Amino acid sequence: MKTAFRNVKEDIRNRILKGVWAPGDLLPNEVDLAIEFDCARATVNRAMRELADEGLVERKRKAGTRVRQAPLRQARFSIPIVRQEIEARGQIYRYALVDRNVVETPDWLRARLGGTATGQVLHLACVHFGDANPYQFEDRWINLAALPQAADADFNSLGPNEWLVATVPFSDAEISFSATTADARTARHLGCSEGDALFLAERTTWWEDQPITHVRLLFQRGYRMTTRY
Amino acid sequence: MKTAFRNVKEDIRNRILKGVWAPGDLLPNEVDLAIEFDCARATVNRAMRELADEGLVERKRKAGTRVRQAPLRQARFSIPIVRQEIEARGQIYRYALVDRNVVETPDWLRARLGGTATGQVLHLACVHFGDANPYQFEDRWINLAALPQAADADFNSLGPNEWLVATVPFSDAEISFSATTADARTARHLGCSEGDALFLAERTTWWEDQPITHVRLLFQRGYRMTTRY
DNA sequence: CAGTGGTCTAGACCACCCA
DNA sequence: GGGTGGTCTAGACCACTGC
Repeated sequence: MKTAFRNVKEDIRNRILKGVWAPGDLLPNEVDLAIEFDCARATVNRAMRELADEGLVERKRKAGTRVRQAPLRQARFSIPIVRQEIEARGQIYRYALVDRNVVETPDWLRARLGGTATGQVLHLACVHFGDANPYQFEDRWINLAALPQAADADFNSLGPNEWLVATVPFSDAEISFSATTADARTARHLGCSEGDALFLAERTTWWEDQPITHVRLLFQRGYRMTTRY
Repeated sequence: MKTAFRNVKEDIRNRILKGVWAPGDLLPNEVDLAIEFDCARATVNRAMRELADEGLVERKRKAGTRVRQAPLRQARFSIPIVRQEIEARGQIYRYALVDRNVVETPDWLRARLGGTATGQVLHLACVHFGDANPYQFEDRWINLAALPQAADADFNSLGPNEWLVATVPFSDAEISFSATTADARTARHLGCSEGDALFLAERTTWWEDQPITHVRLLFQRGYRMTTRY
């Protein structure tokens, strides 16, 4: 019972959840709701806009506001930042660089980066530990055409992710999650068996249409990404 | 270049991305920004509030608005709804129930449901096809104490998810993603090999603290969940 | 065309919380 | 205490789009 728009929002949400307004039903328009709740239309608008953002209702000009058929179509996930994840578990974070070389952009990576990628990329492989246990294996490629200074950076003490965050902004990113099988190299670094099912996160970032970096993050067996909504 | 608050928002976002305002910097207050952009304070407020929602800035009363150290901490994912996913791929959706029985709630499930679960659950196993290819294997448990009518429902033609959506609302849900290995039964239903790495989504839903259902969704090999932000 | 949501304004009061 | 963001209002004009 604090702010007006929250009250309106909760009230309407409850009516939908309790079935007063069923999926597909048309809700009263903003003016009528404002009268009912004895508030300004802007207040109703704010409440309804947030409900629409959350996916509970669907709004169209002239057509009005309707309860969605399938409520809640999306959820927010926090993007994993490995150091914070490990420290949040009460473990000591440790990082190790295990490989570093400069190569011509492989074709599959060129396709991922969007075709505009040009020459060489810096390839880094590293392991993130929680206490003494390997937690995540990271395969990263950095576009040297966009970030030539990466060639001179020392990634032995500072992880590539933290270096990148401190060095370059990004305007666009794509992230995807999937399951994959541990190959021999990954199994060795993570201390698991070849063939184990691993959770894989891949992320590509751009700065004004120029590809910056692509990374494959392989999580230790049993990793779960969870959210409540 | 359409609405005022979008212009303000984009302008401020660009200044942050270009480094005019660096992480940790204090931004001008809303009144000053309103003067600069020649608009009402409410317009600036709307723009800033959305930037805060997106995680680009951090706002505190009296302290003002600051650029976040680690920009973009979360992304939104659409919750997979299997029929829509398959039809979006231009394939024909088909569903098959492969198993159905009533059992005492197993301990692991009781733990997942929150301890308040009581007696029996309806266990369903089904496969979702895209054209003729198995796309997803679903293992579902429905709390019969909360939904006794599920025992009489015919899940041969209508999938449990669609039945549930049409029958009962929910107020709370937890979803988690991980990787797992295909067991013999799953491999048989999905037409893959035992031991293949599969993407697993698990979801539990509650209605006013009463557990409704828990489901394990195993996706065909190669499934990827992607988002851009 | 006309109803609905989308946005904007100018002003106001308030809650919070740093100094 | 006082500055900042958080919210609310009453009214207005506009854009979209179903009818």
